[in-house]
Order: sequence, then structure tokens, then C-alpha cells
Amino acid sequence: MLRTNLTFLSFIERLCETNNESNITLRTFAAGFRFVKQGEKIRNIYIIKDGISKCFISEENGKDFIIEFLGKGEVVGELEVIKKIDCLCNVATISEVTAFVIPDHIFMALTEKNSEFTRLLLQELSTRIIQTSSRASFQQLYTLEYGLLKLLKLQSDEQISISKEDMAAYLGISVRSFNRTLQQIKAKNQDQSLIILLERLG
Amino acid sequence: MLRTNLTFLSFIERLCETNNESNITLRTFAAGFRFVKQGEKIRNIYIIKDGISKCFISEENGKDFIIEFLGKGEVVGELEVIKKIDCLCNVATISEVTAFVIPDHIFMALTEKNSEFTRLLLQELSTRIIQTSSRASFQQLYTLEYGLLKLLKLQSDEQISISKEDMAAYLGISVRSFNRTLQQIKAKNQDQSLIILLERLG
DNA sequence: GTTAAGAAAGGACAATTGTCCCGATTGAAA
DNA sequence: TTTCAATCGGGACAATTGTCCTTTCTTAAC
Repeated sequence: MLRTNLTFLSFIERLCETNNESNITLRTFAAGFRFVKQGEKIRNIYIIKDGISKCFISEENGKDFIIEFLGKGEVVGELEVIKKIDCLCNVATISEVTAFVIPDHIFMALTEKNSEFTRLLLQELSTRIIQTSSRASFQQLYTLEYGLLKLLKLQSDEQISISKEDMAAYLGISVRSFNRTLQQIKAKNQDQSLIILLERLG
Repeated sequence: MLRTNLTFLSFIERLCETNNESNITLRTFAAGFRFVKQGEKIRNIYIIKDGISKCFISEENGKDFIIEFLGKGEVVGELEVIKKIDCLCNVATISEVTAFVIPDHIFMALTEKNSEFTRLLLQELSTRIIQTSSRASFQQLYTLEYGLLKLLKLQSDEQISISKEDMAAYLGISVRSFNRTLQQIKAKNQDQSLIILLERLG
């Protein structure tokens, strides 16, 4: 649920070191800041160095769907640059986030000239397709209770804490359903590792 | 709903012509044949030259989810080769399908040495992420009736006809729900272009 | 034409989920 | 400490969806 790509991150860090006068910069955003806005143009891509963000689509009916939580090494905006389109998603920070900022033309040049970069990018895009497809299938075909249980376990494993609203948006359900299902899980849960997390969620 | 990539197809066709002794071959599969099996190893990638296939995940609870319908120019198996993993999905033909078959090592060599190929592949993978994410969001956040209506319109526009079972699997619902929702749409429909299709579906 | 078997459609009921709203809780200001 | 407002949780009901099973339709054999 929290996607990361440490290989990609260290590649970018090396690139910055060797390439001092490059146009790659670092920026820090406060928690809760929406640094990419759906529907707008984008001129930079971002690679998260630290912190957690959420990438989400706001539908016309007012509901939000969280595509993924993004951690270290995850890229934002590259699809839009590759396809030359406006932003598909919003991206907002959950914690404070520091990110490398790469102008679109530099990014495109990298995809054309740096074969290691391209290789890593193909890996990243492939992983994303795999995860997105698998999740879509899982969320459509299993019960909410099973899906939420899986989500809680992932959170527990990864030692992160996501708000209820965000978990509901990730599962594509209302907060009401989320709370209801949480009670069911609490009533049944035998898993020691989840008790702390369930306690925190009330 | 029927993804195609004519640019990619013509690139491969040109590649075959110029590169006669290459290891790229053509194969034809009868309708209904499952040519990629979830969980198995894969040694070739396929590029559809003609016909329609479906790419679907079979979940452990016995349900299937159709990731996408694949038409001309769509690639199958490249994620598995890039990530060196077993097949995530099944791929089965719906009509008779003719496909280019490219051995994994040839495919990988192309991604490393042919920058035009890599560029097209990045485009293809990006498109897929965009479509998969948008659809996941849409299907989670809108009503079934709205989703099915959209699906029917797409089918009508693209002049293709998909079985009820496949449409239900694409929407991630039971055939019972599909039928029920179809009746609701029929009762309300004002759209001339859908009448023929709705008639065919009974 | 009749019959039987299998497939498809739909009725009935149960389970799930969303919406609306009220009561409880929290936190800040007085 | 009290009070008020804002947020959060959950009850009640409606709508949606799945499961199970019966009915209807199709088709092939006689």
C-alpha cells in the first residue's frame, strides 16, 4: 500500500551528485499540501526523497479515490510528461515531504539518453501496472472486511499510520462503511499485531 | 475498453520486414484459447496483430476480473519479462487472434538497444497505468448503472460485442447484478445508438 | 412436432453499503 | 470550569448487490 523505490531514489541521488550544475533541485512541502493538482498542466516531475504522499483522483460526484500512498523513491508526474497531458490526479503530502524536482525536458532527455534511467523507469511503471491491476481486481472481488483486514495488516507491517478518511478513500468506500467494518474486525480479531493499531483507531 | 496501439503494431511490422532472420514469428490462436496462464512462467511476449483477447485475473475465491480487452497492437507478457515474474493474468482469445511472438531475450534486447522501441513501450505502459487507475476509481465510486451504461456506449462506439459474462467480469459483478442493471437501463434508455445493442442483449 | 438436457433469466431473500441525521466527544475560547 | 462549535461515531432506513433456486428458453435428438 505504501509504494517505494529505493533503487530509483539512489539513482537520482547519484545523478545529482555527479551532475552538480544540473537543473535538478530539492523542495520541501509541509504536511497536507497539495503539490500536484488534477486537471492542471505540470512542468516538473517529482521524486520523493522523504515523507509520505497520497495520489488521488477526485471524481465529478465529489468522491475521492486514493490510487496509492507514495514513499521514498516514488515518481510523480512522469505519466503526464510522457503522454503530454494534464494532471490525472492530485498529489498531496501526508507528512512533510522532501522531493527532487526535475523539469519535464530534463526528464524526457533522461528517458532518451540514459539507458540506466530508462531501465529503472520501465521497472517502476511495470510495478505500478501490476499493483494497480491486482488491487483493482482484489477490491472488486473480495468483501470489504477482507480488504480492510489486508490494509490494516499492511499498515501494521509498514509501521505507518493513515487516517480513517484516507483508508476509506483508498478502499473506495464511505467512512460510515469503514467504521462499521472496523467494528466487525475488532470483534473477531485474534491477531496480536493488529491490536495496537485497532486500539488507536478507536 | 478495447485497448489498441496501432503505432506499436506498425513498428513491429516494420521491424519484422527489415529484420528477416529475426526470431519474431507469427502465431494464430482459435477463439476461446487461453494462451497465457496465470502463475506459469512465460518465455515469449505477444503482440496482437489481429483479433480480440481478454486479460483477466482469477482470484482464489473463484471469481474472475477482466483487466482489459486487448486489440491490435497490444502487448502481452512484457510486465512478466521486465520484472522476471510468473504470469499475473490469464490471457484468452475472444475471436480468432493472430499475434507476433517475440522471445523474452529478444524483447529485453529491444528495450535496451532500440530507443524507438523503448519510447513506444514507455508510452504503452503509461497509457495502461492511466487507464487502469482511472477505471479503478470510476468503478469504485460510481453506481453500477452508470458504469454499465458507459461500458455499453463504448461497445456501441467501437462496434464490438462482448458476452454478458465478460461484461460482468469486466465490471467485477455477478451476472445476476448485470442482468438486473441491464433491465433498469433498458427501461430508461433514450439513446438511439444503444437500442440495437440492448436488443441483442435480450 | 415432442421431449429432454443444459443454459440463461429472473424471483426471493439475505447481506452489504450508502445516506441522513442525531447524540457523543473533543478542543478552543471565555 | 463552562460553553460553544466542530468533528466523529453510530443508529435507522433505503438502496444495492450477491446467493440460491425456480422458471424459461434453446437446441439437439428422436
